[in-house]
Amino acid sequence: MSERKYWLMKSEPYEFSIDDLMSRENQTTYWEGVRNYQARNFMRDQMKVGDGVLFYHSRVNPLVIAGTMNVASEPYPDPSQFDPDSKYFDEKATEEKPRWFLVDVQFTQKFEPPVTRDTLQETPGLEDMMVLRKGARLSIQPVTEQEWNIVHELAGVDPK
DNA sequence: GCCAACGTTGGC
DNA sequence: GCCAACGTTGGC
Repeated sequence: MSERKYWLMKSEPYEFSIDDLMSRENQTTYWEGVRNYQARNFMRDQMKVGDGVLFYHSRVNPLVIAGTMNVASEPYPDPSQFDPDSKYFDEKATEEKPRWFLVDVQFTQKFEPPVTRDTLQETPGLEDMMVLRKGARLSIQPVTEQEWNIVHELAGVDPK
């Protein structure tokens, strides 16, 4: 019985938002397009089914945590790396030696209203949150259980 | 839309 | 294997 871990995953909502996730079949999607090794390694090596994920909307105003998801699959190769028509195509990746991995994620809850970055920044206990650090570009980040709980308090809902 | 910070690439 | 050049990210 392994301990549940917590994560934050970023998406530009005009590309893929929490509403898009909610409208998918089973409210589940594959988190395609990660092309950063550190972020890939988190998905490939550390994520477990059932882990909690904060859904962060980046490059938009206001910047928010829009809600939460659960890791819903084991890691597997990102199909888009093999697809020449995909913007995520990687000519150096092969089916035998895939370079990029992903997991499925399933919608858990939407924060109404969402928790803004401004709120996160002024909340005690979140000082070390990676997403708040200047220049933090990593699109998948670990979150502590304490941070997970505080964010849910700010959202006014119970953690699930 | 700008641009600083960051990650990756590739010549040497 | 260093590091300059380049491309990308993401807050503002």
